[in-house]
Amino acid sequence: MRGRSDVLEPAILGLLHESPMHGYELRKRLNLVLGSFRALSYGSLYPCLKSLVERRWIEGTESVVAPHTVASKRARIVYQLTADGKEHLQQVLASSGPATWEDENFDVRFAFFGQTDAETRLRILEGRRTRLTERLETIRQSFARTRERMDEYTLELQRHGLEQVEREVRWLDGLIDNERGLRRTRPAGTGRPTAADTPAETDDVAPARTTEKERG
Amino acid sequence: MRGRSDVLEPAILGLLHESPMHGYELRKRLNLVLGSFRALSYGSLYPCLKSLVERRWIEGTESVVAPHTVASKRARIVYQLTADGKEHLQQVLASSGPATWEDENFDVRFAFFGQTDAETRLRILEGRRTRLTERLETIRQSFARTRERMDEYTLELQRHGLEQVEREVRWLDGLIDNERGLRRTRPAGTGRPTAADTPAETDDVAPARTTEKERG
DNA sequence: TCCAGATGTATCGAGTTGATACATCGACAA
DNA sequence: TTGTCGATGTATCAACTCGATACATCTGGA
Repeated sequence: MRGRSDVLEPAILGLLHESPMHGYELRKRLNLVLGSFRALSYGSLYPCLKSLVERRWIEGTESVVAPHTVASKRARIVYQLTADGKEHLQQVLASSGPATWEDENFDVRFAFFGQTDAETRLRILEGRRTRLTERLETIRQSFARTRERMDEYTLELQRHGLEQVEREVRWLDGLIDNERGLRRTRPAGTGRPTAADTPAETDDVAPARTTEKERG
Repeated sequence: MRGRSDVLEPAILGLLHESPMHGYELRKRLNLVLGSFRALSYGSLYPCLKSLVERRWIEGTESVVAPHTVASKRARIVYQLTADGKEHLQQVLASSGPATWEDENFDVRFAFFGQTDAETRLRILEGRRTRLTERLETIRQSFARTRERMDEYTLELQRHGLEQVEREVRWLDGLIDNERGLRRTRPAGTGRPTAADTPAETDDVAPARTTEKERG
């Protein structure tokens, strides 16, 4: 149960917390929410549902949808959180460790910020920022080291990649600013967390560190 | 040999065309060139090398590196393109079909634009642009359709995703402009393909179409 | 001299993908 | 009525990929 399931699991629990659903719809909603970032196939969805049922975090109810003819019964399994599942979800939503600011997990966690408390939101955003800043440093170094030996297109590709990460950091800056503002001056849930126009020098933000794993 | 190997294969051939290399270095170079976009593990590299050898596109030479002690011999297998391999590579580099402008393949193709002729470069860039434009349309639609039912964070995530794709399109616009300019007015290989400051309305650019596969 | 860390080849289990099978439902036309 | 088409729905499989790791040698520095 390694790998992507660390993403899938919270996503499923999070969606089911909003309302019970069956597999097909779960898939649609997930691809809607995370669509631009990642896809979800049945091959991972159904095994994951199965395993969640086994661990008693969700339970499936065979529900028969009323068709227009009387005799036919169309099986669809509607899943919902159990008490244990709700508790587990709360635990997951409260976590803000290094794992939460990795590429694979961050998006999902962010998508469910609505169910996450302000403290945790801020910690995750700041952790993510640190993570990206580290990557930036790595990229910049290998960029400087090899700029001579590269042809123009490889160079352009790297420049473009660098820019994307830089932009991502600025996006986070805006969100962090907004979270801080929310907490200090406004009643919760007001302003939209749009990236601010002033990038705001927040280089002091540097919680826990993860070490960059071989990327050059 | 489906999936990522469609990426790996051309990448390996492209690198080996520049100079013979052994596995470890191939991996380093690949992660250097494509580092910000994707990673490469041994678990995929070595099987791919093996399969390339079997198809006679590359051949590995057991080379013993002179160590400072006399007795020890350190095995390292240096791979290089065969004549068949070179031919195949040329064929791959000349292709510009729908597959080349998908997410998984585009970066690699772009990284080897230096070995690709101007016509093909332009076709790939334009195809990629069309591809992204289609995706933009899909995202915008599901965005408009569901904007009411979403909480602010999910919305922000989608807005951010949309923006990234939009930016990608503008990047391509700059590159396309540059390619056209190169071909028309400048001797080949001069100007840097930096994204132009004027996005340049090139909406007429619309070669062949691929249909979007379920994303809502 | 010895050790930690880089270099180097190689494999494995666990998990994921994309395709596909199978079946029902709703709508629309002949 | 019947036929067919595309969406809805659950489920599985072979092929493939990842991350970790094993094993060994080389290099630089304390």
